[in-house]
Amino acid sequence: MNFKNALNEEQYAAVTAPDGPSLVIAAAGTGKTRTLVYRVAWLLEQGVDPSRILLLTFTNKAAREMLERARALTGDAVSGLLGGTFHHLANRMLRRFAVHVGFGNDFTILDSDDSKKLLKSCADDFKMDKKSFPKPQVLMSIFSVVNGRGSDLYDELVDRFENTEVAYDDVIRVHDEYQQRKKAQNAMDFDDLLIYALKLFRTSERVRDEYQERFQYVLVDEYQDTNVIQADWINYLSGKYNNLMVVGDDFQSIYSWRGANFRNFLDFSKRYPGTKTYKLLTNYRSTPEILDVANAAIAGNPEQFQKELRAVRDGGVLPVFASPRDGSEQARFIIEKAKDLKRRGVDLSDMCVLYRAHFHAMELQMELNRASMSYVVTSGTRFFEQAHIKDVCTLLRILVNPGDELAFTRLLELFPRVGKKSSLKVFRKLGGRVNLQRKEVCMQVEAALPAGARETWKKIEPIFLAYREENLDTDPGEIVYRFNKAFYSEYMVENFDNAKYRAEDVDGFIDFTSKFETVESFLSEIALQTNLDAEENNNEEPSGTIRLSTIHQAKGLEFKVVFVLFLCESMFPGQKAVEESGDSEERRLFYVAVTRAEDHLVLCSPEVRRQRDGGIIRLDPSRFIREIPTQLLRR
DNA sequence: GTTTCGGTTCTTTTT
DNA sequence: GAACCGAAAC
Repeated sequence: MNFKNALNEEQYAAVTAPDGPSLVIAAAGTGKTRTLVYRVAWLLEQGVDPSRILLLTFTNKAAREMLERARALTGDAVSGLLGGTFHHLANRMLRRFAVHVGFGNDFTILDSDDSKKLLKSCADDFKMDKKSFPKPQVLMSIFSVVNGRGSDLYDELVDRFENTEVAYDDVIRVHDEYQQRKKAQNAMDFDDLLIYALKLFRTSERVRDEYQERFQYVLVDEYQDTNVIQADWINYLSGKYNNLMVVGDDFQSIYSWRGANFRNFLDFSKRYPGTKTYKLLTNYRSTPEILDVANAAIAGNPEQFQKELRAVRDGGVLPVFASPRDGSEQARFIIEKAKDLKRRGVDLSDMCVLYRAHFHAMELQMELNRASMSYVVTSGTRFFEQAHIKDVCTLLRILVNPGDELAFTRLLELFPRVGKKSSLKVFRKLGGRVNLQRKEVCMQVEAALPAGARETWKKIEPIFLAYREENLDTDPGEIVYRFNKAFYSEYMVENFDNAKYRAEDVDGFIDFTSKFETVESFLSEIALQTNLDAEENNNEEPSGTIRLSTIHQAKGLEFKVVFVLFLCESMFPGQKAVEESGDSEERRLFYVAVTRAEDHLVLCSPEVRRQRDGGIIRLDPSRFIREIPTQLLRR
C-alpha cells in the first residue's frame, strides 16, 4: 500500500509514528478518522497481529465506521482487531471476571431509565421529603460527574446545593442505598461498567497481565472526552508495551458535563514522557469563509492548544446570519432556503439543521410537516429505551438474572391492579431472587399476586417453563415473540393510543433479535447500543430527506449545508450550562456546529420566542454571533 | 393502603 | 411525550 500517496504530510507522520506514546491533535475536518484507519493498516503492514490492536471510541457509530473503513482498506487482514466503545470493552471483560469485583458474571446492565427508577425507589424507601429532595435525574447527573472526576460526593453536593434546603446527608444515604441495591440485584449502571473494569485492573494481577500482554497497540479516538476513570484505565491497558496513540481535539471537547476532562488531553505529554506530538491542521472539509468564522469563534477560549484551521478549498460564499421574528418564521426561512439550494442542485440529504436541545426544533418539525417535506430526526428518544421495547425484554432479563428487581417489578406492573408497591412486595416476599425456570417458583409468584392479576400470569407462565425445556437461551427472539403473542400485543391495544405503530416496532425488534446467538449477548448489546434506528437510517441515506440533529449527535459528521437554530442568549449558550460551568464549553459546541459545514452555513437568531402559554420572550442574539467580526457574515 | 386517572409542567447534551 | 402531583376509586 502506498501510504505517501494516500495521505498528506501531517497525516503521514502520524500514521507512521514510531512505537511509544503519541498525541495526535486533529482539528475538525482534517482527516482524523482517515489517519486512525491508515494507522491500523500501517501497523498490520508492519506485521502486527490484528488481535493485539485495541481501538477505543466513544460511540458505537464511530467504532463501526472505523472498522468498516479499515476492512475496506485492508480486507480480512483486520479480522480479530478489537474495536468498540469503552463500555463495550468493559462489558466484555466483566462478563468474564465480574466475580473478582463482587458481582455475578450474569449481571444486568441498567440503562439510564432503569437507573433513575432504582434511584427513585431508594429515595422513596427513605421517605425523603418530596419538596426539597432532588429529582432522580439531577442526582444521577451529579453522581455521574463525581464518578467521572473521581471527586468527593459531599464536596460536589455543597458546590451544587449551597444555599438550598437540600440535606446533603440524605442524598448520601440514598446514594449508599443505591449502590447496595445494585449489588443486591447484580446490576451495574453505565458508570459502574467503567468503574469496575478499572477496579478489576487495579486488584487482579492476573487479569491485568493478560490484557496488558494482549494489547501491544492501543489507539484511542476523541481522547479529549475521556474522564479520569477512562484515562486511568487506558493507562493500564497500554501499560506493558506503552504503544499508546491518542487522537483528539481540545476545541471539540463537549462532554465535561459527564465528567470528561480535556486536561487529560492537554497534559498527555506530561503523563507520558517521550510523547511525540503530531498536528493535523489542514482542513479538507470547509470553504475558507466557513473556517474564518470557526477560527474567530473559538479564538477567545481559555486553556487550549492554540491552532488555526488551514483551508485548502477554493473560496465559496459568505456564511449567512439571519434574525427572523420568531421560531415559526425561522422555520419557514430555513425551508425556503433549503428549497432554494435544492433548485441549485444540492440534495436535501446533504443538508442538516443543528440545534442545542431537541425541543428547539419543535416549530421546525411542525412547519416541515405542513410543507410536506420529509425529514429525519436523529433520535431524541432512544429506540431501546421506549416503554414497549423495554417491556418485551423483561422476561429475558429475569431469566438471565433472577435477581433483576427492576425487570421483575416492571413485568408485574403490566398486570391489572398491580403497581409499584405490590410488585416490590412480591419480589421481596420471594427473597429477592426469582428463578422462573422452576415450576415451584412460578407457583409462588402466582400465589402472591392479587386475584385479578393471576389470569394474566397464567398466560405467560408457560414461556418461562419452556425456556429451559426447549433450550431457548440461544434464541432471544422466540421468547419475545411468545410473550408478545400471549399477552403483550393485547396489552398495547388496551394501553397505548398508538398501539399499531408500537406493534410494528415490536415486530421489527423481534426480527432484529435473530442476529444474536445468546440471550446474554443480546441483552448487553441492546443496553449499550442505545439507538439502533439511527444506525439504520444512516445506512439508507434517504435522498430528498433533510436531517435534524443536536450538535452533540452530529459530532464527526459533515454536510454541504448546515443551519444552526436559536443562536440566542439563554438558549445557545444555554442558561443552565453557563450558570454551572461558564460559557467556554458552549463555545466549543458552537465551534463543532460551524465546522460541520462544507459549503453553506446559515446561522439563525430569532428575535422572540413564543411559549406554550402564549407568552412572548424577547431574545438577544447569542454572544457567539457578536464575537464574530461582522465582515465575515452576510446579513 | 394502593392504584388509577386526569391534569399540569417542562423539556441539554450521551454510553 | 413522560414525569409528576393530587384526588378519586378500588
